[in-house]
Amino acid sequence: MKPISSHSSSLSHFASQSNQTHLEPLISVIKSTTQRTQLLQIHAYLLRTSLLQESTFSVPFLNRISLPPIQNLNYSLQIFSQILNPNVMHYNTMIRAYSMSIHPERGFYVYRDMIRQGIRPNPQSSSFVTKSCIRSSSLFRGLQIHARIFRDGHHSDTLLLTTLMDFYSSSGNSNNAHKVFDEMPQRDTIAWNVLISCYTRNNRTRDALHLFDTMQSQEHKCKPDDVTCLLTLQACSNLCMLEFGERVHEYIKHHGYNQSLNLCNSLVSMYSKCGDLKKAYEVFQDIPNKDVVSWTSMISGFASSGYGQEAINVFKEMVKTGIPPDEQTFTALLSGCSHSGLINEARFIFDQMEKQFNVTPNIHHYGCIVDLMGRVGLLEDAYNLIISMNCTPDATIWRTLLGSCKLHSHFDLGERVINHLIELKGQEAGDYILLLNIYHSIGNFEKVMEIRKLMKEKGIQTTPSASTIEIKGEIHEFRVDDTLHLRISEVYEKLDEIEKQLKIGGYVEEIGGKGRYHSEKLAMAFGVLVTPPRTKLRVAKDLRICVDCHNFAKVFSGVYDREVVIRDRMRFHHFREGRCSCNDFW
DNA sequence: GTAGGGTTAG
Repeated sequence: MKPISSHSSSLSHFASQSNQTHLEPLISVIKSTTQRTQLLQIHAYLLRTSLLQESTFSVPFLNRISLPPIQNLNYSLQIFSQILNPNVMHYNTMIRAYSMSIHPERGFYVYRDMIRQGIRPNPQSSSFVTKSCIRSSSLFRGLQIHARIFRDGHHSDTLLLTTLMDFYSSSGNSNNAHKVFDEMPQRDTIAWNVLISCYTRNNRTRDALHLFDTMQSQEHKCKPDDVTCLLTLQACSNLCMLEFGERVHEYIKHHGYNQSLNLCNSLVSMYSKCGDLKKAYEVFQDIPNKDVVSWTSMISGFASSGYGQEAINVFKEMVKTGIPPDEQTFTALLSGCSHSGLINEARFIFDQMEKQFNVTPNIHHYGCIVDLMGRVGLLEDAYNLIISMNCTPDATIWRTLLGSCKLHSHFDLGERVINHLIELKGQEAGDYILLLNIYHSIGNFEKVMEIRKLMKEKGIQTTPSASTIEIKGEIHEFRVDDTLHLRISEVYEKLDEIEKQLKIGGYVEEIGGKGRYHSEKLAMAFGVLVTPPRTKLRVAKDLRICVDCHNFAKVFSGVYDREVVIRDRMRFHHFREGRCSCNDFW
């Protein structure tokens, strides 16, 4: 027998009281305690006095043991089975507990059982069971629940409908999420937030951004909160919309949300991802209580722009401050090394991360090292490293190596790598294009034709790459040899003029591949057309920038005396005075 | 008289 703790005296105090009103302190003890021994004592007491059959006690008790920090589902089930006539609240507690556990689908079973027992679910039951469907990604069950919600007449419960929206959002059905939203009798900020989050998750970023203004309009009069700002900043980052991001920053300052650490961190990330590192660093420095996310965001910001040494310096400062780096910190740091070609630094960090910081290398860390080895031509070593990893290689890491094969025109290894990709069923159009380019560069046109044929057979479509530029808060999109933009003829005229100027300035056009007018050149020409001289141009491109456009941008930044930031699929290129931050080390 | 609920940064 365990010695009786000091709490038991207070328990015997309860026991001596027969009047219910004196039992109220017991409920507050149940709600607040996290001590196992104390809970066991209360359990024994509730059993002895039959108070366990009173839901006033058993519901908070069940909640206490089934939610964090205790979260003992077996214990919950034991208590649940000791309750002779469980009511809807008991069931709800169990559904919620399961929906948060590692067996979320069991929440649905409890819900079904409850209906079989003849107990009518209330909106909360439906809300919890919907969560369990989200967590277990059970599309069909979720649809069943939706149907039942109508049958039960719960179709005007804002909270329940918000959860339902989240269900459609996480199962990739943004149209249905919107439908539920439209049919809600009233919508609060959280409902708007869920819709915004739904759009950002399902690649409808522009729709998401639009909602930030729509919700504030005369018609809806709904005020964005800190979460809205967070989600909106994410959307700005994705679309590279700096001006919009700045507007959200103003809103944040105006509403006093700049005390929120996660908002500050998001701001650092947004400014980094929009290519404004100066602003990112400013916000970063002003954060009083920087956490691991703040530091990592800043490191990642420098890293993705090719300022590897700055990333390392920030990391050193972080260590000095005593904030322990985690997996993602090292991903950012090592990717910084790989973008800047700091192979020795990367090796040292890779070696130290486990020894000094107790972080085991994961596939992303290996990926950076593979990338670095590949760049300097250690292709076989990189291949062997992938094979020897303690985790299974994914499509991304093979694609990294494929990129290096292209760089060094190594078709033999390239073929081996693409076979690994095919094995993983992860091959994309871009992978074949890479392989195709490898053969093209060594002049093996037979193979080029063969791959083209193969792609046709497999029905692999190539989508033309697009570049976007933000002008006065609006996004302008261009594709290769664009014909769709409203002012396209002016843009072509301007581009021809720019090319003439640049050729005088030393730019030599490299003709290769198809498409005379790459989308990034068009976006830049448009930028020149509509902005005053010396305005910084910021272009976002969905694929990687090619050598020719890179040269073009470099010479352009010198001849036209404009800073240019181009974000491609992998990283940022900051062009200034005829040079690029990547120092031609892609 | 009444136990509980939806969105969230690197």
